[in-house]
Amino acid sequence: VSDAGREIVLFRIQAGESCVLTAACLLAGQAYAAEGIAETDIEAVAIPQEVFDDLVARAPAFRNFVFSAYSKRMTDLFFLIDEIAFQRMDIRLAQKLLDLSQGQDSLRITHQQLSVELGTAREVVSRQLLEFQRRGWVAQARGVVMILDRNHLIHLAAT
Amino acid sequence: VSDAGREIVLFRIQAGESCVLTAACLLAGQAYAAEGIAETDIEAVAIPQEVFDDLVARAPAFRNFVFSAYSKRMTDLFFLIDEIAFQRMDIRLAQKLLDLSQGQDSLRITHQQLSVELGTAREVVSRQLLEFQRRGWVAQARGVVMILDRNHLIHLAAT
DNA sequence: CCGCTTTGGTGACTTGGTCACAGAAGCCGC
DNA sequence: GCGGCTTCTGTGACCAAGTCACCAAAGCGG
Repeated sequence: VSDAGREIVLFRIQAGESCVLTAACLLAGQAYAAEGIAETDIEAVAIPQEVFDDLVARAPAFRNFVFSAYSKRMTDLFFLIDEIAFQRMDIRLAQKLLDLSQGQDSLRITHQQLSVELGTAREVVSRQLLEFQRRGWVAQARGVVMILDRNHLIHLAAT
Repeated sequence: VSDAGREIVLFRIQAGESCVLTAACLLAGQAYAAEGIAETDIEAVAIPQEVFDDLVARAPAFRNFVFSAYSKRMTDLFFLIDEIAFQRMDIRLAQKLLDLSQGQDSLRITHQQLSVELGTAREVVSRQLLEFQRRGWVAQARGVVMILDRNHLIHLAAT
């Protein structure tokens, strides 16, 4: 969340993954002003620092898991920076729609939520979706985006 | 470096710091398309993976160093994302000038280099610097920016 | 059915990025 | 010292994105 109230999604954590971040920041004593949101019901495991230290020291598999998690997160952030800094909004929106739809033709999401996904303003998303709609690529209802022409979206996303 | 050739500086490594990145990406087998540039003469130490593993397992101090490095890098990237996504260019430029000048009144840097620091276009930097010049905050010569009114820059940067 | 909240649409305007080009300042070999 | 190159900076036109201030429509709760 920015000072002005705008937001951006930094990354998602899936089942079996680790939010190395908390551990990292605790270890280094750094504060970061991001918030975590559980989008589904979750079951999480918190590891005390001593146990973490012990596991890192003694279990190569755990060590590898931790470093892989860090690395994945880091490269994801690089990718995100590239997108924010250099990619056009229409392309990023098309990618995000395809990504979130998971192959489904209908996607329950508001313009506001999409704007947070992309770190842009709601109006920008509204305008881009209208343009997609004019081209017949998507249809909209309140809180729903329907993908009518996946191929054209894929083509744009690949630009 | 983006597909279109635009660039952005992700972070700097100072003496005594670690570029955990290489290690991380090797460990996780992830490729990332970033380049490292030595801005000064440097002496670097490359650690074979076995030695790294061994040190992480046996030396708590080394382990702490590594995790701190990761954490620092990660929070830095968060900060960078916040800046790119949400901050105005004039403010970021003022901050960068103050940051790079290190208290000196004269700074040897081209507009092109500044644009890479900020991940923007050269023209944008040129225009902003002209505006700063019109306000009497800086003076320019070929490849040089002179800071005339540090206080106003600091005031803008703090906005 | 009536208000209230959420969501989406829109126009005017500012800022930032792109493109195309021109002029000025250094550099290099002669 | 003098041309010819390259690098650096300035500029105008235009497009894309973000901001601001609204309004209208859709749902929701009593």
